[in-house]
Parts: sequence; C-alpha cells; structure tokens
Amino acid sequence: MRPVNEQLEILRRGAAEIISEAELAAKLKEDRPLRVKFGADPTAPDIHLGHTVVMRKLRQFQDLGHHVVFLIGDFTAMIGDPSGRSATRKPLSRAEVESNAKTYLEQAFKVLDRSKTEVVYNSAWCRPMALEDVIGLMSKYTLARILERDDFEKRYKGGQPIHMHETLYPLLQGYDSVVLKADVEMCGTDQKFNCLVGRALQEEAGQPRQAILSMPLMEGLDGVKKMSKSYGNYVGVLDSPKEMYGKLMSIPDALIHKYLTLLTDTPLSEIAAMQKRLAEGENPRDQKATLARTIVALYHDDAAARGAEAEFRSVFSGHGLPAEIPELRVAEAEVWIAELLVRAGHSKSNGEARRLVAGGGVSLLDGSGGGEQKISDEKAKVAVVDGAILKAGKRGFYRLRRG
RNA sequence: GGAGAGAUACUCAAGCGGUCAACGAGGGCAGACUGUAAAUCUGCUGGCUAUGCCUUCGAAGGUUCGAAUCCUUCUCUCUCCA
Repeated sequence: MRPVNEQLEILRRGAAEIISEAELAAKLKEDRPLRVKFGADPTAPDIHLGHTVVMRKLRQFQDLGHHVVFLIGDFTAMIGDPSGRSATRKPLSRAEVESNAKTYLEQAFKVLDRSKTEVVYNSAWCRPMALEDVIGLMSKYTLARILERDDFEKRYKGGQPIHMHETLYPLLQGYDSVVLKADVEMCGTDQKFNCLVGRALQEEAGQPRQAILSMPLMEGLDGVKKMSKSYGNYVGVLDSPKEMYGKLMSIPDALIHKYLTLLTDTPLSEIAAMQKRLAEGENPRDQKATLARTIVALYHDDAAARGAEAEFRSVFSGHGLPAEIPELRVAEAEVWIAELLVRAGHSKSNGEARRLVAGGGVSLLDGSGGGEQKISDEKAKVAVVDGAILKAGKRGFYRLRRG
C-alpha cells in the first residue's frame, strides 16, 4: 500500500471534514484494507453528479486498496431519513425500494469498481430486530443529543412536526456501522450527525470508532440549492453528452473550480493555475468548456465530448442547428401553433404554449435553418411545410414532417 | 386530558360574503442584453381554440341569489397547561 501521507493527500482532496485526520492516519498506518462504509437511501433512482462527489472519493479508497461496503438502506428508507429536510419524508414501499436499489447500483458502478465493492442491505439486520433490541439501542442515546441535530433543532424551534420514528433514524444508521465494523464512514456533510452517532454506538459496543470523511454538498446548476433531482438542477450520470455539456455550460462562473475539484481528476495544481488565469482576464466561458468537456469524457468518452462541444458551439454560439432534430409528423396542412407545440411535447398545455408564443419564444425556420420567422400571434395557424423547423424557447427544435 | 392557534396555487404569504383564478415576494419560463454565467429591464406563471365555460383555497356536508371567506362534522399540525 502507498505511504500514509500520500494516501491522506489523495483523500483530503475536496473533503469537507475528516473526523479526525489523526484517527484516519492511525488506521491507514495499520496497513490493511480499511472497511469504508457508505450508506445510500434508495430513494433516488437517478444518480447525478451530486451523488458522485462521495462515490468518487470511495473510488479513490478502492484505488488505494481499501474495501468499500456499499450499504443500501432499504430498511431505513422505509423510515425516511429526515436529513436536510425541513419536512417529514414519506416512506417508500418495499417494491419501490427494491427497484430503486437496482437502478441505483447500476449507475453507481459507473464510478465505483464493481469488483471491489461489497453491497449489503440493512434490512438484513434491521428487520429481525425485536422490540427489546430496539429499546436497547434507544437506551444508548439521549433525546437531548438527538435534538441537537441541525434539522431537528430547526424544525423544533420552527414549530414543525418531528415524528418519533424520525429520531430513530440516526440510531439505526449508527447501528449499521456497528454491524459492519466500519473503519471509515463516508458521507455528505448533511449526514455528519448520523455518522457521529455511529462512533458513539461503536464505542458502546467496544469497537474502535470509525473515522468520518465528509464531502461538501455540491450546489446544483442554479448555484444556490444543492444538486437534487427534485430541484431540477442536476446533471444525471446517464444524461446524453449533449445534455451534460449544455447543462454544465449553464452553471454560474463561481462554481467552475469547485466542480473541477469535486467532479474531475484535474490536478489541484492545474485548477489553481486556472484560477490564476481567470483573475488575469481569461474568459470563464472557456474554462467552463474545459470542465464540461472533461466531465462528458468521464461518463462517455473523448469523442462524445468533442462532439458535444462542437454542437454546442454551432447551436448556441453560432446560432446554428443541432445535428439531430426530433421529427414531428403532422397530417394536416395547417395547424394551430399552440397545438403544434403540445404535440411536439414541448408544452404541457395549450395555455402554456400560448404564453410561450405570446412571449416571443417561438419561431419557424426553413429547412436549412435560415429565414427565421417569429410567431408572436398566439392564435396563429402555421402552414406545415415538410422539413421546416419549429424553434421553441432556447433549446427546443422540431423538424416538421408532413404525413 | 384541558385551553388556544392554524391548514390558501411550486414555496412563503395576503385575502375574511360578491369587483377572486385569488394581492405581494421568491422560484420557474420566455424576451432584450450576453458567454445557455452574473447583474439589469420586460412579459408570462390553473385548464379549455375562450369577450365565455370548467376545476382550484385541508376533506365532507350545510346556510346563501352568490363562499377561499359564515355554520357543522372530520383529518392534520403547532403552542401553552397537565
């Protein structure tokens, strides 16, 4: 195994907090594969770049020769983790959890080394627990300490409900660490509390305490809220090269270097150099392009990255047309514009389409992309010319086909 | 167990018998400007080919010509006291 300080240097990259670095160093010094636990709630079937921040770190552990225990919180998912929530999360059904877990793992292995990952389900030990076991677990912790947790505290003070079962979640997650004899637990900063409970419970059980390595929560495309599917500000690992590239080009400038640090292998020295060049006047757009290209190459390949870039340049910088335009088959010679937009799947309702038209967001181009003609009358009927292109908003292109 | 308060559109939040599809803010979408960045300005932000009709203000009933607004019951939440 590589020297401890080299390992630490790699592991420190991008980390929010290591509790404690001395403990982690001591474990690394034992010169054996550490058991690195990571728990995932199978609530989000689609993995996005936000999830990969932690997974990439796990991958680094794997590459350093350590053992990753990937815990699917199938049991705890049914409780609903209150982490980072201001409201109670609704529990999932068995069937949902199972199918989510499957897709989740499939995507996780885009980052993790499948052969070095042990997958476990916490229902294996949670489900058989008898009430006395549960009470025994509860007796190891105090309500005061549970209420110290950020989100509980906030809800408590804000007069919002906290359900009893939610207070059990940190205990169960901590208990997972006891069962798995984890040496290290990886998590996002929002999970820090739960990980700390794990340390306390391990100590109770006479085990060495796990070290904690937490990664920052990564802001999504809007640059404000954390990346999350429900906020719609995410880049999915399964997104097409074109989508990935485009989405990444829309992030605020301030996020460029954070993304590079957390989502790519770009050496820190290179990132620092980029920051310097930016301060000296380099156009942030170009650095963002580098970021976008690098990430697309990671989840697809170099050719796809170059293709996505070329297309982006031609469509957005050069106001050209995308290489592939979905076709919209229309039988009639003439169709109401709003209906056309709905049929294309661009607008959810006629009303929404009308607003888009009235707002000046819709135009019609001839087959080669020229002759742009804005449609601003929401009542307009448009003649369906075979091969003409309907442009809706910033990125909606549809090629009309008669027949 | 007792006493109060509250539930409004994606979120926060006005409204307290007609002028309410519901003020305002945030968010979102679109346009201008740009680098699909930020900031700024403008418009839009229930459904319906539509000077109107339909659905929506926790749920179900009721009063009324007319209800988000009044009454009854129910569900959920919070606060205080035990």
